Amino acid sequence: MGKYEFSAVESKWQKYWEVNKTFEASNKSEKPKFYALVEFPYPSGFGMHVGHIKAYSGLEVVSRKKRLQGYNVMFPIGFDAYGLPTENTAIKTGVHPRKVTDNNIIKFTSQLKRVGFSFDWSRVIDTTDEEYYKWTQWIFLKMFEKGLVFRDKTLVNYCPSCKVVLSNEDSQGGKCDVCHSDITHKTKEVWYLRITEYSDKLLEGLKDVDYLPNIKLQQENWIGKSTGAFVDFTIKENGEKLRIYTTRPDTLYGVTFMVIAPEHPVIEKYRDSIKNIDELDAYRKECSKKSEFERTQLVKDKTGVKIDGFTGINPVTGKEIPIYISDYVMMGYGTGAIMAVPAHDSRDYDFAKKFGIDIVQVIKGGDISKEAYTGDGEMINSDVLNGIDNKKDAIEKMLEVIKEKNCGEKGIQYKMKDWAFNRQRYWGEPIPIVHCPECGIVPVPYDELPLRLPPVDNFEPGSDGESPLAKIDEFVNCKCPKCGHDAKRETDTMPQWAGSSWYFLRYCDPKNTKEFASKEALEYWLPVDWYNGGMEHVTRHMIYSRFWHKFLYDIGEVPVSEPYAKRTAQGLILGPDGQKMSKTLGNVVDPNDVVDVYGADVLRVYVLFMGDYEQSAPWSENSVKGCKRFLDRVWGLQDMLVDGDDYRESFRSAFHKTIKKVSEDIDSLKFNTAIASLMALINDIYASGSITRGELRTFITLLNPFAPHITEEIYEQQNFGGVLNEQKWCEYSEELCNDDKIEIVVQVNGKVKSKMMIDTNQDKDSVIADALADSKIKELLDGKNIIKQIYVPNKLVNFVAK
RNA sequence: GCCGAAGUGGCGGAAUGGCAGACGCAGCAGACUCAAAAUCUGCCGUGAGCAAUCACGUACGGGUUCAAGUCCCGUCUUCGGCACCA
Repeated sequence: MGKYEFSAVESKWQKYWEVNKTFEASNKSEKPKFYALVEFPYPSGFGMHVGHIKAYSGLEVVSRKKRLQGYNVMFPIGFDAYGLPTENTAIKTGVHPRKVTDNNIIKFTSQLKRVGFSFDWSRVIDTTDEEYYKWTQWIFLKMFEKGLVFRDKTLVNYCPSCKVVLSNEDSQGGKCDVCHSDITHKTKEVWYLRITEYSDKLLEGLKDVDYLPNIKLQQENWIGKSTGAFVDFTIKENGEKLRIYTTRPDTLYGVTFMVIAPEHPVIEKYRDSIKNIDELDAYRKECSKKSEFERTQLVKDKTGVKIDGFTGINPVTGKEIPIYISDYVMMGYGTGAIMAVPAHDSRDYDFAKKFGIDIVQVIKGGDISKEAYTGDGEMINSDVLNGIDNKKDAIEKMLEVIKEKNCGEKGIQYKMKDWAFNRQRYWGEPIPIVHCPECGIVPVPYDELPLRLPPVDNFEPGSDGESPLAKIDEFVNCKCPKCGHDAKRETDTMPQWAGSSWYFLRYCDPKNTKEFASKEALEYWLPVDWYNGGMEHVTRHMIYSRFWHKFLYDIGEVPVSEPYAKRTAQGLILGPDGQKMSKTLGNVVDPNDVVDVYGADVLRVYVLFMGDYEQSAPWSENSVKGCKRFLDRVWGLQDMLVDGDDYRESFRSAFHKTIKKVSEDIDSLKFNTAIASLMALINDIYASGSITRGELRTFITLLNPFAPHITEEIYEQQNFGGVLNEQKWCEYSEELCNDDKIEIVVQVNGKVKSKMMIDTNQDKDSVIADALADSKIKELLDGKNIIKQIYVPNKLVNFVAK
């Protein structure tokens, strides 16, 4: 065998797979189905980096193995192409976003094909294709029909740099998800999707799916369910009921003041009777100017103003207490009003200390002269609750009291907020809504979909946060679909997450022009058997798409309630410097460069071998060379071939063990140890100097999912018959994984002192006898008492001696 | 602050409570070569020793066990998520 010419071989097989439609999945098959899904890329102008390759390589290997195991595998790919970066490129270069997107998709496609991924290219989708976004709009209208779409004028997250309103999911940590600028707040009327209606379903659904534990936990925390009580306090001066939410109704006797959010409507309602209204207004104005960042920086330093003219009455104790406004209470959670229990809540404690308010302890424990006590303990100073010694019982008792007094009830709250569903930008799906002066908000009729994005030359957003579409009269001016009156179109577009919220459904039937996918296709493929992607999408795309899917399930459009049966996440590839790869740091590795120099198989093996698939690890060019060496040695196996379709005696257990190891490791994402076991095996083969044809065939079959090109080529060169990707995965027998003889260790007092060969499954007594006969052990035990003998079959013998 | 994950050679990382460091990289020595690259062989946690070997060693301090990287308690550090969520 000559040198392995990876470049020619790789393009040869890639062409073969393309011509023969090798990886196109059929919607009808005798075989069991397997739907493997990876997050489709956003086609940016920078092309892919090796992180994308790692993200796809995991399920790529799983898919190839599943096919060999006789499954009808669908492993699709597509492009999530609407979004700001493309639009910004268009603004900068003057090239239309359609053109930019098309170019980027061509670039991404060629990169993906060069790596030899077994994607089903007949199912490619592009979210900006009108045959696709037609259905994105269709689902939106279905939601509108069911009352899940609404407009509201409230305080929204706003990115001053991107000039768009952002959802809560898009502004995590107070930073814009796209450009990382600080978020500000402003009052604006925008579209919302009522995702909170699905809070409980999204939480409950997690019980039935196989997601990594940390993924479930992050979603649970994001949804943020808490149970507690709503309690109506009264404002003495005007009799107004002021409703609060608390998770600690057991501490109701410790309430010494109340706090309401600066935006609470009760202030406007009674502003004439508030004596220090000027002071309140000044404080409220100051709060609205603070950025998210400033607010979080000032956590310890509480600010606020006492409302002069309001006195709160505790409905349970009848006690009169002051009411403050402070920005540590937010309008967006609970009722925007709280009962403050400084003895047992650290925020209330800080506030009380600063404003000199009484602190009344109602739970025994801690030292409330120093800090709030948030632990459990016996109730004190609490009338009927006194003596109860745990939180759970105390809460129960208080809920009864509240019920008796008819001043509130048990309540549930979620941290998740409704989804601000809008972008004041051009490159997105137009929202199919018409504003009619007669009829109000009117949906575009289904048969008029898609509502096309008009071709324009100027995509600059307006400085006042207006969408570029607002400037296009032909688009804006229309007739009301209901009454025919002159009307205006909605000019906001959908956020970037819209198209990706249902793309996995379209893959099932991507060319359908009548439905987003046929019932038969959905019935056949759903749910996605295994979905892999990034951790950064767990509280964004994953939440959104589960919501859309559950909605479609509720209206009978999809057959299963959860879209993804299993979800895993890969770790990042860091730059060679150990930093996160980024253009500004200049440490981005382009997969094309690696393929040029080492070949696609090397790249594929390396990204999976570099470490634990779920952990981040830095790129190392030297380690890439190690993988290259490995594959060259695989090629070299052909020079040491001997006849024989079976495993040789001396290698039988090694092969069975390796088949078992590789099979199990692929299924549990442990690609690094799967490859390591193949490396260990090849080392042994080289040491022996020869390999049988049968052994070679097994070896290249096991390696095929990782390195499909070189293994196909060897398979062909050796005339094994047919092509490797149509063969069967290797079988192993548990029994044959064991050698006849096995080495065990002999310990004295827990320390290894000797090793010996025994027959596999040799009986206990004879093993111990052999161990005692060992000259070294004999010497060590001489003159000592054996107190205990421990025997672990096929592992060790341990003598405890004095 | 709360929640979660993790701390193992020079590096990436292996180890159902049972030989710590598999596999790979880097390094050192040798072979081949006029030479280099490539390739091949050997060594490669620390300390002592010519050696066989011995002692120590999985962030730190305790504990359980015949046996602990692995289990329990406490401490520290790093990373990730949430963050005034009442």
